[in-house]
Amino acid sequence: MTSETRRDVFQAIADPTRRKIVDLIAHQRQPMNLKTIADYFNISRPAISQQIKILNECGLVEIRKQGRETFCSIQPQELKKIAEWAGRYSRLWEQRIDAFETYVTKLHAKKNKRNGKSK
Amino acid sequence: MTSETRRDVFQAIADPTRRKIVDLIAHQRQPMNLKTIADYFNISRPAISQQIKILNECGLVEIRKQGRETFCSIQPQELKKIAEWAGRYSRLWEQRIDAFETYVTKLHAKKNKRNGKSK
DNA sequence: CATTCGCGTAAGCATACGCTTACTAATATG
DNA sequence: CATATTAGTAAGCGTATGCTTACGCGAATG
Repeated sequence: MTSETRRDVFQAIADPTRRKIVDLIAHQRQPMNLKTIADYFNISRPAISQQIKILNECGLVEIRKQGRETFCSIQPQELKKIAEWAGRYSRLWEQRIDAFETYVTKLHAKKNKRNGKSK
Repeated sequence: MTSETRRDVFQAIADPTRRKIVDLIAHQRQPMNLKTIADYFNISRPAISQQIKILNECGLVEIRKQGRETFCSIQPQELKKIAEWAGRYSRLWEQRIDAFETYVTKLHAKKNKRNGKSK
């Protein structure tokens, strides 16, 4: 937790810049080199380089060195994990949108000695 | 960017604790009060309170005050946004998994004067 | 062979983050 | 009415984060 703070995918996409990088790369038909990517942003090239490194370590971006250039492309598998995590709950809850209303009403009705669940 | 750093949904789910809270709440049939939630974790109740506040501000968790208790339940709409963002690209790229291979090969083949795309 | 280009990384810095420990308020409970 | 329970918030602190500038290195270019 001190030196080896391996970021996970969810942390990776938390940063707006990194998400924009993903957006940008994902829309390309061909891999982009780092310079081209950096030109789309107002921040410095090293900053982009660092962000892409993180995205790569998390498995979101694939990197291929070609001569002096670094080509990046999207690796969609990890994005899938995110989609599955978020999609699971949103689907789960679509079926019981009104569960809250029901429960609160019921709770209010008995209101006296419930909560007998201790720990 | 100084005082009003409104977090977005992606930042909200970046923290493992917040994600566990979502996991926990989402699996309940009934809303949980804050104390009950906090008992599932090793960190202090105020810490949980703060995290839930963030989750609420981002629209991931719904809060209802009932007497002295605070009941929490999942609000799946924002999770849907995440699922859509991540799902879009993973689907998009499933169709061209091998686009990279193709491109790199082709690039290597011509290798001389490409990149004439400037900006 | 000198120069340019694309790149990675280190150092430094301001700020954000997540937690803790108080403290206070408001609601149940005896 | 005294006490316990549930909760929100402020203050403080160590660390993580994201950026900058500076530097060095290998690949293209003339």
